[in-house]
Parts: sequence; C-alpha cells; structure tokens
Amino acid sequence: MADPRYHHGNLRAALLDAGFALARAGGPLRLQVRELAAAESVSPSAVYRHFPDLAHLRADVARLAREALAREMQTAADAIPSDLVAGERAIRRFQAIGAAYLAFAAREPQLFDTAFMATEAPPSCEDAPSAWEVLLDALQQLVATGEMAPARLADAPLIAWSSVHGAASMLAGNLLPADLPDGVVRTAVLDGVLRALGVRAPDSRAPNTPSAVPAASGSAPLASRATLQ
Amino acid sequence: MADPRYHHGNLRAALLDAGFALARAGGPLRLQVRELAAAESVSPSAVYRHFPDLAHLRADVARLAREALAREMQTAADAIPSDLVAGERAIRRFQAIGAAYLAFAAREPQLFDTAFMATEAPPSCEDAPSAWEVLLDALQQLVATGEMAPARLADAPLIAWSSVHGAASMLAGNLLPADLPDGVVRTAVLDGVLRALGVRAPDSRAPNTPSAVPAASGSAPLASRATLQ
DNA sequence: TGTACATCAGTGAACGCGCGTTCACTGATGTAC
DNA sequence: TGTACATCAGTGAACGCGCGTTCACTGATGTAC
Repeated sequence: MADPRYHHGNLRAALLDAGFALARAGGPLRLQVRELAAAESVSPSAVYRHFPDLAHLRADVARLAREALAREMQTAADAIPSDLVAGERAIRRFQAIGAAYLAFAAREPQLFDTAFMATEAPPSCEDAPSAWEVLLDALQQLVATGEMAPARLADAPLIAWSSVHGAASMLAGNLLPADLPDGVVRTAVLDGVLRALGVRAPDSRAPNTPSAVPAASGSAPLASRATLQ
Repeated sequence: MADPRYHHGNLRAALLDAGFALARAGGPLRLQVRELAAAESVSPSAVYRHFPDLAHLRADVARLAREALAREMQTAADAIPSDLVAGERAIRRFQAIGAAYLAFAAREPQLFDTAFMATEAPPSCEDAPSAWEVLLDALQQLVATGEMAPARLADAPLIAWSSVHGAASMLAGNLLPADLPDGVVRTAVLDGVLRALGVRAPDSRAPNTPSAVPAASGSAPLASRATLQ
C-alpha cells in the first residue's frame, strides 16, 4: 500500500479546489501557501512543485470564482423556457443573467470579492465560461430579436455591467441597509438597466415610469445613510 | 528649543494625513503601523497613544478618502452656473456629480479602493461631507424641478449609485480596455443613468435612442474581453 | 515669580507570530533492457 | 519477468522578514501654591 503522503495524484487541481473553498469561507486573505497546503495535508513546499509562486495560484483561484459566477449566469439563462416568443425570451434571459449575478454576490460575498480581487500574476488560462461573454451573447440576442437598437450595442455592455456589478459590490460589501430585501435591489437595478438600454420590460410595457417599483415602505428606505456611508 | 521628537502637537491628525497620502500612493495595503509612524518620524508605539489599534486608524483613513470624494462631487456640482433654467441646472449638477465620481476613481484608483475597503472597525465619526448625501440632494433637486418623477426617488439612489460605482470600480481596477477613453465611459454610463431615471438629457431630448452615444470605431470596442475577464 | 509635581506624549527594545520561499533530501513511479 | 536507474513529487527544517502590539521608561508640559 502506497504511503498516502506521497504522489497525491492531482495536487495542482486539488490546491485550486481548496483555494476555492478557502476563498469562499474567508475571502482573498485566506489564500495563503501554508493554509492551502494544510487543506490538502501536504507540506508548504509541495505547492511550489505546481505553481511558481502564490500570486499565480491566487490568480487561478480568482479565475475559478469568475467561472463559477459565469456558470450560474448561464444556468439561469438556460432555465428560461424556450417556447416563449423570441423577444420576450431574450429579455427574460437577460434579466436572469443579471439576477444570477446579484444573487451570487449576495450569497457568496467572499467568493465574489475573490473573483475580482487585484492579482499580481495572470491566470494560467482564459475564463471558460466567461461572464463577459455570457453578457455579450445575451445583449446580442436582444438585438437579434429587435428588442434593443443595434447601435446600442456600443455602450450596452458597459451600461449593463456597471449597474449590475456596482449593485453586486454593494450587496457583497454589505453597504446596503440590512433590512433592504434583495428582491428590491434586483428589481430596481434590472428594471433600470432595461430602461437605460431602451428595452421594454416584459411585465410593465410602459418604460420610464416608476410603476414597476414596489412602493417604498414609509419614507424612502434607500434614503437612509445608516450603512451606505 | 524643544526636542522635536517629543510632543508632536497633533499627531493624530498628522497620522491620518500620512495615511491618506500612503493610501493614495499604495492603496489599503500600505496602511501599516510602522510605515505610518515612520512617515511622521515617530516610533510605532506612539500610534497607540491616539488609536486603540490599526483597524480604527484604517477606518478613519477610509473615511477621509470618502470625504475627499464627496468634496470633489460637491465642488463639481457647485461649478455648474446658477443662472441656468432650474431644470437644466439640476440635471447638469447631477451629471457633474457622477462625472466627478468617475474622474476620482480614474485619477486616484488607490484612494478609491481605500474609500470602500472592508474595515474591521467603525470610523470615529460620520462622513462629512457624505457622498451619499450629495447624491440624494441632487436627486431631490431633480424631483423639485420636475425633471424626475417623485415616485422614482424610491429606487433612484440605488440605480444611480450602482451604475456609477460599478463603472468607477472598473476604472479603478483597470478592468476596462486601456484604449477606451474615460469620456466614452462617462457618457455611456451617465446617459444610461438618466434614461434609467426617466430624466431627459439636456443635450439630446430624445430618450431611449442611442443617438447620444459616440459611434463605435469599427467593431464594438467593448466587445473585447481582453482586459475585462 | 519660582518651584514641586501630576499628567501627558513620546521612546526604544522586545515579544510572538505567521508569512512566502528555499534547500538538501527521500520516497515512489515508470521505463529501458 | 526481473532489475537498474532516471525522473518525478513529495518532505521537513530553516531562513529572513515584517507585522501588530506591549511594556517599562523618560522627556516635556502645564498647573497649583
């Protein structure tokens, strides 16, 4: 029987998985050589058999986090029924992608931070799937079905990504009032994006009116700067 | 003549200023007890005469960074001529605030990171001025002048902040193509926010059309995922 | 006005810790013959 | 089929460093009398 300490088998992939789990629990600061090695019951120096330094390992864990995000976006889009009218389906898929992005940030704030942390090395390969590509595909479908003006494709990615990423950052960073339901954020931001893109929401086909927004309970809940300083 | 090493005078404020300068140059990671003390030519233990620990000092430096941002927003708003028609003035002030936010992130990325970094202690006082309040004031002026629907106030802060903060994060984090001019980002995001809020831009009074967007040079520049992974 | 003294704001050395990384090594694997 | 050997993937100890923080101290300040 082989000594289980030697020849782990696939230590590189195991370290990345461990990094993913550590980042999920504790964020970027938990990505340390010794902790990663301990997670795989391996000596710290074994890490250097598979990565030139910690920076490269961190960059790949960040990539895994982004890929996890992209997969959830794609899965949410694919969950939209395919028997809808093409235009409505394109809109619903676009909304599902944004909602998945927000849900990921709210449910896995540490992983979200890791996905977009500053890295001092490049990842070993490109994101696959890529969240950016998933977004671009959805926008192109909006154009193909006539729901968005073709010229809007020039700035639509920037508009959509800014809004959703900004809201996701606030959800992950707990910058929003704790009693603010995620659904309110989702509705406000996603409806706002559709209006910014000149796309009519499938529910309320009257753009530029606040009707789709749930009524504020008492005074405007977002007006409090208790948490968002 | 007093020994200059003793009785610094206002070491607390000086440490915060030094922290601001260090964060500006090197971001949150540069906020270290020893480096801060050295910046003021003081021994590390002197820091503990004015702050219980590093976390509290960091929280106050972050506050200073947010206040610097808020001041630039307010200054930009106040630079809008006051002899304009009230409605147009309110819109221009709102645009100026957003543009200042984006310019701050692009010009001082490290300071921007510091402003919104995670802290393990609360700041010693509230932000003054507060960027959030500056935004709220501008939105209320949009309503007061009839440029925005009052009901929109419920979600307008979230929509505006998400979009601008998201774009600012990308500018600060160098997630956007390097050859993409800041002006393109500014125009795309700020025009998008106005459309999302149902506010007619003062230039192009035809909302929901892409006319205000500069023509894409060749293929859509944002479609490249070279830098935005 | 001068002096004793409590208070304050620093010093300087050290502690303990955990980090990334290196180095000589050793055990396991796989291949040539 | 068995064996020598090159190669690979680990070990374990150590290095050097820099970190936040503590502690006993000391020099300067300001106030009471």
